[in-house]
Amino acid sequence: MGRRNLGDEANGRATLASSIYEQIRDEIVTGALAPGEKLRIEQLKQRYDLGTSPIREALNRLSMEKLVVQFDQRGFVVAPVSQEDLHELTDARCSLYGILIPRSLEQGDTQWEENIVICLHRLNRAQWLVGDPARLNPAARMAHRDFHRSIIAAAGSPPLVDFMDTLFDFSERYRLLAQQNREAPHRPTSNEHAEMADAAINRRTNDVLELCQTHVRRTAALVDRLFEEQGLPGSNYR
Amino acid sequence: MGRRNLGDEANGRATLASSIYEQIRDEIVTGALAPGEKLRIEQLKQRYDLGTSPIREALNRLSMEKLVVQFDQRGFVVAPVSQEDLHELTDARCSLYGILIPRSLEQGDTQWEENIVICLHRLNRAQWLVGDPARLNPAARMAHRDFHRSIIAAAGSPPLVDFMDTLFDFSERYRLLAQQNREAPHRPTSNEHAEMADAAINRRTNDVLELCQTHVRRTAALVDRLFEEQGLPGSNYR
DNA sequence: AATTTTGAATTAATCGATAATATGATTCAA
DNA sequence: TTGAATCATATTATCGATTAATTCAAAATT
Repeated sequence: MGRRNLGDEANGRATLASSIYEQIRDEIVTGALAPGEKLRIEQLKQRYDLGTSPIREALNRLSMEKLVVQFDQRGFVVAPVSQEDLHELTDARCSLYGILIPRSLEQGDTQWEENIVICLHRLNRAQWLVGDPARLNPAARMAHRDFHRSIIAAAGSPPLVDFMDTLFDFSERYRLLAQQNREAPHRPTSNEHAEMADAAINRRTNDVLELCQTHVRRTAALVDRLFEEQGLPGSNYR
Repeated sequence: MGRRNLGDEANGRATLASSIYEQIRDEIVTGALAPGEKLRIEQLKQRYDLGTSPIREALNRLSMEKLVVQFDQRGFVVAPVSQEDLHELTDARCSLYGILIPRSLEQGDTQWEENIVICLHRLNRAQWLVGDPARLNPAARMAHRDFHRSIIAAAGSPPLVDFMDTLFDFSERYRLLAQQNREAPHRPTSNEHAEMADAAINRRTNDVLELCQTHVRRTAALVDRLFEEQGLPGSNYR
């Protein structure tokens, strides 16, 4: 609580605004910041030992991403969650898979195949390194996302592929929120990923589509059930 | 040029950041701010008679929207354009129509139908009020967007419908950029819109899909040709 | 000539303070 | 009691100044 700048992580030299953006984003996605929670500027300033500007810039970015809701003159709030929203999200992802998977398998070349293999390997390693793949370890979460992206990467439609990435993070948020209060976190069977990779590389379009959509829908159903049992997180904010 | 605050436009009471966000966004979409143009904070401060905060917040928002590109420590630039980008954009829109139109026509109820009729009417009126529908008059541009959204509004997938809206604005930007140096701007034949509305309300799914995709592709091709002839705007920025 | 170094000028990022607005409790009137 | 009005407090939004980083050109070096 007295250091300064640091910056330059993956990037050459990040601004404080970019660093804090990443951090807050991560805390929202992992549920460290609860849905509906008020984000008071003064509080955040103290918590992260920063001035107003970088924090407000970060929150402005997050509000465009819909991870934060901004009310003019009344500040910022962590985006709420709802079962309806989860459903719409799931639905959108499945629809987009319907477009992107056939295209990607059709256009994918050798490099695309090899990238899938690498991403699968990294995902498995990451899972091996720490107990739970996606919950605690940020690197593992990234590996998970990279793997899913690698499948559709050859679809050649950056707008849609990027959008899928966004939706992935949103789903991830729901997953992590749901299992937050749980002992045994839901662990994606590595088997399932291996099957996806295999089916993709061997151009079994229908199988890949089926696997991905099922994967997405099953996880969503699980989350939905947990919410049903435990109630929605963040219902305790005004 | 010494007024202050004003704020509250459409909204109850907007912040300066929100107002300037809207304004800069509009200037980028209409081409008043050219692709690749450097957005110097100091310059913008003077131009709009504002302090740093609202302007930086606006630019941070725009960078998440990809209308502006941010380089950490090196400021902001109006997002560049390219024929490749236009093509990807067009492609993505057509794909999404493939999902959204069938769904919307299937689920659309009476209210949905009536909304289409109203949007069509407003679009026609807006065109009648000023010479060119979409180029100069912001209200007409909005009417145009509203009409296109009204067709797919009943698809029931807010993430995808919102995303379509974003893509619409991007296409609009290309269209406006291309005709910027032109005497006779491309005017969407109001006929075409009437046909769309009719086909949608009468649930002729294939016709609507065909009309929308053709509409999008034809405009894109036109823009593409103009770029080919005139060169890409914004090639004169470093 | 090409590259590196240096340093002034420019520009970006950030801070701390102020102004504007909202919130919530309290009083007052009905 | 209810509801409006008032005021004190908390919070947000904005500004102006400071600090940090980049750029660019001139000088020095190879």
